[in-house]
Amino acid sequence: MKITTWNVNSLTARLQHVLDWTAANPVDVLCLQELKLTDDKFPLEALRSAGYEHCAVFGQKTYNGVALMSRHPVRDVVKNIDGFADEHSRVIAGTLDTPQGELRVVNAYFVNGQAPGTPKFEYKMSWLRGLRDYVREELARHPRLMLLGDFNIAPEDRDSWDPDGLRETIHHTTEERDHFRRLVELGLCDGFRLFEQPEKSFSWWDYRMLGYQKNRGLRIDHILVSDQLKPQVKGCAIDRTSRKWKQPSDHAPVTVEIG
DNA sequence: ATGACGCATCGAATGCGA
Repeated sequence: MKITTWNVNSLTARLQHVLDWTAANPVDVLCLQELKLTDDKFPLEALRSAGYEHCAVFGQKTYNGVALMSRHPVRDVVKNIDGFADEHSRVIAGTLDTPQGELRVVNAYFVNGQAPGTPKFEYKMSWLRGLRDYVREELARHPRLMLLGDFNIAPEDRDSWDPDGLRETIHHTTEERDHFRRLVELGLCDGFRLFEQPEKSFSWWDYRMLGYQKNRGLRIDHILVSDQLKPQVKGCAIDRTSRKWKQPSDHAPVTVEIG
């Protein structure tokens, strides 16, 4: 089965792209971030017609918002981080029953953080601490787990188009990378790095200054799989095709295949 | 160059993203 994460930067603006992309790539589960809409505006019928009959949505007005869209039933849905009070809609988790057993999917839109030293960066740090505690508990309950979404962290130098010029700037700071590493140390691994990948593989490119055309991007959208799930991971790839379409999201979808 | 580009908000200029 295939599971995809995609920051769509407004589902309203990107609905046709989502429909076109899933028509060409009929993945089992699509995890979306940055819906930028309230639950009542979620285009349930259009996505049902596309085959995603089971949608769990956690939206809000204007900003943030996450959803699980699935061809198979999703149960035990949890919204946001238990024990971490948050005004933003950033996390949605659910359980899928697969032929191999149950699979817990935690879909997250990590805090951007603006710049080190700002209140938003402090919020990012405390949110990341809350997430770590939450994922630790989720892993204890659900050994077959994947944590995926827009992490807003480029974990290594090779995940940035300009690691030296951007050193210690947002997405590249030691603190953010430490948080990424500590998530991995809970018993997860970066699904993308389980396989050979092209050099300069990125998942986000700035709209400005011909960022995509120059491949000035970052790899900030990730799929972490639990150690128990790892032997079943058959592939993981970034698909840049939709980034070339008219009025694209600035993020590309990332897909993992579980066998 | 506190910029560029794109999206959302009610109606224009601003916040926010990364």
